[in-house]
Amino acid sequence: MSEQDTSDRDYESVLRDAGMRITKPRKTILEILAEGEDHPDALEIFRRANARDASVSLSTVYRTMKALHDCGAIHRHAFEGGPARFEQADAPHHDHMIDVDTGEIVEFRSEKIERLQEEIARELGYHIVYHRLELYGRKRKTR
Amino acid sequence: MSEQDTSDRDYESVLRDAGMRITKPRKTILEILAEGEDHPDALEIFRRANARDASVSLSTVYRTMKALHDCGAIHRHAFEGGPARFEQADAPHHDHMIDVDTGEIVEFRSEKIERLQEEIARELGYHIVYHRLELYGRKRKTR
DNA sequence: AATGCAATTGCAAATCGTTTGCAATAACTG
DNA sequence: CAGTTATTGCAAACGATTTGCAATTGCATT
Ligand SMILES: [Mn+2]
Ligand SMILES: [Mn+2]
Ligand SMILES: [Zn+2]
Ligand SMILES: [Zn+2]
Repeated sequence: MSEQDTSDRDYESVLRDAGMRITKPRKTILEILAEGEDHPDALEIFRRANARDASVSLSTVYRTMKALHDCGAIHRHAFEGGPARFEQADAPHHDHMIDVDTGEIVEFRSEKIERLQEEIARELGYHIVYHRLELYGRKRKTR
Repeated sequence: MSEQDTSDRDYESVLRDAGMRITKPRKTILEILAEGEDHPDALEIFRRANARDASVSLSTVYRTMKALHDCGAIHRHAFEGGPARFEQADAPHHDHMIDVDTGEIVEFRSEKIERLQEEIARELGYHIVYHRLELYGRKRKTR
């Protein structure tokens, strides 16, 4: 009966529209994705889901993430090193800066860069389907 | 006795400076990297190396790639989907556009984007250690 | 509410790319 | 050339993810 509900509904209709069933494990996973502010990996999603419904398995997490990705409901990021991380696709597009020391992820968006990318692609005779821009950095000491 | 020789020597001194021995398998692999114009993965490097020296193993390819990467002599790219691909680090920096249909890789470089990245990092209070910019696109039909 | 069937599940085993332990071998040093 | 030590090939281990399968569930129908 709150905003949470709205998000869940959204996700559920995405699944339903794709002809998929709304099962208990999926509901739980969707709940977690809807409220998540971070970029959890499959194992972390599994942990959080499992805390609410002990029957959810890691396989189902993977399968659900794949289904949601195919539906375009989530983004899958393969940052350097670690396992794939996920986030909702409903937020406006942004890219990521990863702190190489702490692993912290900062989101940013540059209209200029987005535009330049399109321009470059056009010059090369392509149109962009999707892209990946990741900045791996370290906190600036010298201010 | 040709330009080839020069490239090989370079690689070898990189290894030597890092206190590594110049072995037959390494020589073969370095030869291949020096003349390669593309972005081969470990298995492809193994195939090419193996054609010249049947004793080279895949493990050694992986180990050599790791050593060269640690020395900063090569770049390792983990493009969407496939295995890691390698290329020499001696060429000037560039980013990649990947044709989602054919897998073809086109190199490009945008001074503007490079500059903007630095700018963004600074605004976020970071300095860039390295970055990854990959455009996944499709050949433009409409010219 | 009971029925039937296809979609979904958990589990274990398989997969892929990559790394590693180990005993045998080859590079370098003197 | 001999001694020390890095490097090798092999096979087995690895981490992340996917898959086969038989049991369970969601859901459209009565
Ligand atoms: Mn994000
Ligand atoms: Mn390149
Ligand atoms: Zn972007
Ligand atoms: Zn760049």
